[in-house]
Amino acid sequence: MKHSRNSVTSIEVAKLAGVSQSSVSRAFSHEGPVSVKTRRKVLDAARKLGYQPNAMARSLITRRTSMVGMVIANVHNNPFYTEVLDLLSRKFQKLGQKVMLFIVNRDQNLDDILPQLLEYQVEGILVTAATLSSTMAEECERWGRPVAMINRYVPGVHASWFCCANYEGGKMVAKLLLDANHQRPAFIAGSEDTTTSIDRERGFMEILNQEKVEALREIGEYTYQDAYDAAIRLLDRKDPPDAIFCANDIMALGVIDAAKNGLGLKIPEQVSIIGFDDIPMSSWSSYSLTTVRQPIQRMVDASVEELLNRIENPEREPLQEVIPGELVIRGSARMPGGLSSGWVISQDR
Amino acid sequence: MKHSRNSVTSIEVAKLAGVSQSSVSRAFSHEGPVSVKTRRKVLDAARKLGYQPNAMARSLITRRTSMVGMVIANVHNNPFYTEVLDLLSRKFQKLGQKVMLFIVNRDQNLDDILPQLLEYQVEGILVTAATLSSTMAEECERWGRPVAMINRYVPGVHASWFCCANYEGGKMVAKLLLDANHQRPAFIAGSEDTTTSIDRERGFMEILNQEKVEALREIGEYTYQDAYDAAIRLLDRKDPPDAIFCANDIMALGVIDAAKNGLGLKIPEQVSIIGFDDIPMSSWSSYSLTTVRQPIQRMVDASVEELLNRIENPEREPLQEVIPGELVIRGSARMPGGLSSGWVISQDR
DNA sequence: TATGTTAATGAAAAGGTATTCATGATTTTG
DNA sequence: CAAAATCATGAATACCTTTTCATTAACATA
Repeated sequence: MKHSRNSVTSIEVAKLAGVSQSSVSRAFSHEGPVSVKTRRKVLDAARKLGYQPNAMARSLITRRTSMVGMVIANVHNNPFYTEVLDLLSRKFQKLGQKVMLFIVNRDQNLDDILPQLLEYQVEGILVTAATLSSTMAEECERWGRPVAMINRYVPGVHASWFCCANYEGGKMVAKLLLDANHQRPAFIAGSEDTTTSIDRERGFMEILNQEKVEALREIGEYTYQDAYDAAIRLLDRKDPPDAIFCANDIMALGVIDAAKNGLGLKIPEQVSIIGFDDIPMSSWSSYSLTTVRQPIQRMVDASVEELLNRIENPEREPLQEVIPGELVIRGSARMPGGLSSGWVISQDR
Repeated sequence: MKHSRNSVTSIEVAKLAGVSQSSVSRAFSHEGPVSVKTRRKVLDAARKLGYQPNAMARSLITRRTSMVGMVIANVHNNPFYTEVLDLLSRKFQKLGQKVMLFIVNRDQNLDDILPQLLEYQVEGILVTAATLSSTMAEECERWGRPVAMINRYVPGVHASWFCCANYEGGKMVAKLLLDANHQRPAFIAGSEDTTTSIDRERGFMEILNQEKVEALREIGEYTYQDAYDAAIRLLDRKDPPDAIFCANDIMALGVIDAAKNGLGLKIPEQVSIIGFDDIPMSSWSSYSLTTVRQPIQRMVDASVEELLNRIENPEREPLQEVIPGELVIRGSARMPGGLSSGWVISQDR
């Protein structure tokens, strides 16, 4: 037999089971009083007909959808966000939430996808690696749709966010480089308009400025190739840097390839290279990248739990948290002489 | 002002605009006759109230949801599927479909997520890198929910699928290796139960068997680390292989690292290494991996279009297609003497 | 002017469920 | 054994929209 669409309703089940439609509903929603006998009759009939409650109809009356919107950028060119996406999706699933996914460009305006999310009655919105304008965020919150962001924040906006301690991470890197006696550091920025890159650079420069050390600067738009090219420019100078800090790992890998394979330099003897994220490839033996590991699991757990929490308790004030990262020492950067000096060296995962 | 949930309905808009609720509906759905005057009144009122049609209520009456289910595995450990996910998502978006995402494990049983998809009335299901049991697939199709798969097929099942020509790809690799005079090839399989690995191996072995060449074999479960370990085992033998073909690129990268950094071998002089997929990292200078490029864009386009097509025309028979991949010659494998001999050498993208 | 067409509008129904309320059945308690 | 309490059930309603149908207004044609 061939059914057109899923047209089998609770009424048909009720008819077959010889009970009322109400009882069918009660048998499926694990609430309300149902005798074991009717429940069995209902479930039998439902199985025979292939009945499945219609979530649209349910949501109409319960005013709940168990759906959340997920907006994410940079998925294809940064493995870090791939992992975020993966963990987020699984976590939502485990907690019984359906995920409506939107993949966007980093600089894409979200004004056209927000209406879609609201139209479909998502109960909350999680934004990663993309920036929701503050008016848009306020709009969502005002309509009772909490917003949580990972690694992005809008000053003063009424929304939850969870960021890695990017500023402190930048400082850690600068200290490590100075302690190991680097004289001429450089920074390769990601995009100019992302808080992650800005904050990492700010922390980095703060320490360097304190020590009156100047730094070179390039921009890499968060891609391997851009960073590769930027590294060639830097290292081809008459006065090349002896250390390069990149706004993220994928760029650092490009820099390593540029230095090692492109220019035949020894790493870390001739140039130290440090990244940010700790993506899986950073631990591969061809790179062995020293980097700052983002607390990805904690960021994901915290943001999901916060979002669901605020969905249940709309009156609660949004939470914001800066979660520290940890330095992962591998082989791509020269180390301070007595490596005892208080550095946290993390194990590979 | 603070609204609880989005409780503003078309009725309130109608009241404010001084028209009937029907007119509000007509003004929003671009169907039906509405005078420009009422349309303007309605849109004004809607904007004032922040009205947004409720997609759940609409779907109840139109029996359309414009939602598709997307089930995908291996997203975090294989960049190839990250790219598939990205392209799929964007393509669906462009065509006005909302995506309900489920990320699963490769070997995970889909029996528990299928009911969720049906409950939410997705109009079609796209499955990638995960296997839908044939009974489940039939079930979906029988309820009028077309299924399309990428890189996976179930023999005899009534569903659409689009695969890379894995079998032919394996043959291409074997021919290339034999032409370049390799004597002792090895194959590192992915998971034993995936058609991709099986077919690639089958093609590979077919050619070798024709030429009476034996091959070593290992298993790598599709991960960098597993392949790394497998490569060490292979290359530590008294009679090590002089060529290793891996079921996918990410494993091939592990093998390269094992050979080059782990054992200090020269690539391709001492051992040739070939992968399958052509992920972005394969072109990085540390690897320069010779591989078979999957026709990812065509697979994505074809599967999405086919799925939407069958949603519109439920009576249409499902389409299945095997799309050829192309050999991408880089530096990780020794080449035949006169490289003229008819090899297709692809440009990097 | 009278009649026939067309366009715009509103009332009402339908879509599939959860939930409230009232009723009837059953059990517990004094 | 009667009264009270509990439990199970069904009828009816509400959720918010689209769509059909009938009505009215506007307009063109004879």
